[in-house]
Amino acid sequence: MTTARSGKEPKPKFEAAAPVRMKDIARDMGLSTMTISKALRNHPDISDETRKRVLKRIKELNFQPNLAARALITGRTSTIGLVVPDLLHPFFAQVAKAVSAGTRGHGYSLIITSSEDDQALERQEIDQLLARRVDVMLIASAQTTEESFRRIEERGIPYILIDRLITGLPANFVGVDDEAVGFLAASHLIDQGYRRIAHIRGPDTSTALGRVLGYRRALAARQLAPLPGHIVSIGSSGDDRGEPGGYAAARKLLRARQRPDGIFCFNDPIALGAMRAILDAGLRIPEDIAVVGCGNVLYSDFLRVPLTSVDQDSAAIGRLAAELALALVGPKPPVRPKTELIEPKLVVRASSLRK
Amino acid sequence: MTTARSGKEPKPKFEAAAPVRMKDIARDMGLSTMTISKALRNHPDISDETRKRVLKRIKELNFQPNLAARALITGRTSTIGLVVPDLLHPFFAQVAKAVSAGTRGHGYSLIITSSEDDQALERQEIDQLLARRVDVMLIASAQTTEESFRRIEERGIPYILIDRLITGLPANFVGVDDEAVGFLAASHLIDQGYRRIAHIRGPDTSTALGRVLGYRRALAARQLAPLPGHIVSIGSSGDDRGEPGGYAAARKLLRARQRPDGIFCFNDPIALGAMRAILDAGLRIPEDIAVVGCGNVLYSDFLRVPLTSVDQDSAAIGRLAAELALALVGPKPPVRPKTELIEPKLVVRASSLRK
DNA sequence: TGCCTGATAGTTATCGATAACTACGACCAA
DNA sequence: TTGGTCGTAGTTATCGATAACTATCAGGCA
Repeated sequence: MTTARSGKEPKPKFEAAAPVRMKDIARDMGLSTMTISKALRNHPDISDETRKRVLKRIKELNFQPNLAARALITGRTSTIGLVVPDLLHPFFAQVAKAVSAGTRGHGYSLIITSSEDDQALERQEIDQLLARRVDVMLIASAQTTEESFRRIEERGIPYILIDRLITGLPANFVGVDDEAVGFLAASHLIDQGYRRIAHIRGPDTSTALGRVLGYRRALAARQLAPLPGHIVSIGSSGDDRGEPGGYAAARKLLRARQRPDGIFCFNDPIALGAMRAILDAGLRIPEDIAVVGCGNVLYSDFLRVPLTSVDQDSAAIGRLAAELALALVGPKPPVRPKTELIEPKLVVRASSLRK
Repeated sequence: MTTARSGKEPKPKFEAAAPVRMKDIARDMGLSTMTISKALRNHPDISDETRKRVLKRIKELNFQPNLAARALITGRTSTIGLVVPDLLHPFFAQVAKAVSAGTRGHGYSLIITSSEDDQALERQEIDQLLARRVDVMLIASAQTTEESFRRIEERGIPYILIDRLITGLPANFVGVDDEAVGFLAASHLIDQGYRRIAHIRGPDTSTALGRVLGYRRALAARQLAPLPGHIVSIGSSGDDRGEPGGYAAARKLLRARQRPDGIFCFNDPIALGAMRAILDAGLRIPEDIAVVGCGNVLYSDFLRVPLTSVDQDSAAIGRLAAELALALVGPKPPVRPKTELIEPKLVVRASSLRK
């Protein structure tokens, strides 16, 4: 770049160089802005030779188009919004990581926000992303109603539900088969000889409901049924859902008229809390009570008692979600909502192995 | 909104409503666009009554300004870029969560990218963020040179280094006092009566160097010194840095001529690997060998042997970084680079408690 | 020769907001 | 009455790119 830039630069501010614009390159090469633009976007309306020359110069000058300007005229921002309930939760961290990896190199930036498992906050975050006109949204939602999603649809922005379904909403979905999760976990406990199998369930999301269903089905398949008080719920405030919530829930189970000899927990942090409660009560795992978690994202092998857990392959969820997202913003997006169900796998460790 | 929108709508596309624009509101209220704009941004050049009327209507119509248009004219995108080495690593996940929480409600969106601890990839991600004209960047960098940062500075974009310093770069920094980390960990082991204290160090970042320094200083303060082969390094490929790397490094230490009786590990995942190696070798923790980790972000209480760890308060790091970032994009940004050093705290658990 | 076609490059208007300036009336002092 | 100031609202140009159209020229064909 040898020619000076047009216009009057107010002050030659020390070291705060304005980025190169198409106009600059155009003047530099004796072409029109349009030609640069066409070259950059592989528009057919230009000769191969010119395109090569322009691209070479673009690389030399390290030119990057102003995405705000492009967004203004095209209406596409080249951004993807991702809403998760908690970035610290290893499951969602892994999903985020995989989505990030899956969209890398496609020219999109990922705006990641956390809802802290709070419905109102999640609606705000979704509104922010709408205001920002993301091209597609990925949401692991804490919502129980479809209202926010109607707003997204009104704007014509495609979105994908991750991990959690919203009943009555025919949306794109990538997640695990939660009924299979519950079935797998409970069946395993029965197979190991446990009979009084309890469940610490999660809050009112499709995920929790599906797992309860699978758990019940597994018991029923062996002519068993949950004993009274053997399904306990985690508090609905976000803070109770992890380890402390698991501790409290397990204590409740230990006081039940018939003490369970196996507990299937909604997720691993809850299982951790449950294990602590059991050990604190002077009981042994798995001799007195077996524990199965879900997620398999913790360092489960290193726990006091290595934890049997249902693996949801969160990396695959993130990867598939990223692929679907790119398809939705691509040239010929699928018209019908697509559902990708991952089959869960059980990873057996000491916490559920009857000797 | 009762009046029809201007211009010719090509087709009244079913349910894909274009968002409301200032122009629409202006026409609707019989005002000019400028008045709406001024009301929205609390410009003084407008009467209180008009402002209230406009804001009321804005809220009714759920108007959200087009940020791309605003960015184009103002040059500010209302976005913050965050680059971390790994979203799955609990330390960085916690930092990301805290940054997200700390910037929430200030009108900024957070673009989070992961470098996978790869220098080239990190440079790419930084370039992406530059292309996107983020207003400020937060980087936990894997770089060893200042080159990328010069590019950021050339653009006049403020940035903050998180956790890891770059030598010779007088930049804003928020992180922990790493020398104190090493000193704290090693001193604790000495206090507990251990004498042959080894260190599994991290790759060549300021963090790792600082901890080595502190570790050496603690030993020297008690007339001790690292024995030959007692400082081993984790491979530099990202994959080796976690648990598997810790396992391999610890095996090396166990084969040393003089076996260590205490190991200070660069971080918790490494400590986990080291613990596994020790237990696999038929040795006991902490009777034969004590282990101290760093990070304190795992569920350390639940491990086979609860792990003593140096707490870096990653939440505070994220919070302070967010505050500083907001200050840097604020009306009167600090001119001199600011350094915020968090004092580490030791959390003692069974893995280092000599009976 | 004259007209059409295809390939390539350029012109113009536009996206939605804001900076900078202008317009206008009310009010006050000289 | 005149001129200046203040408070409020409007006008115009602009940010950097792209969509849609136009211009130009070479070549083919009748």
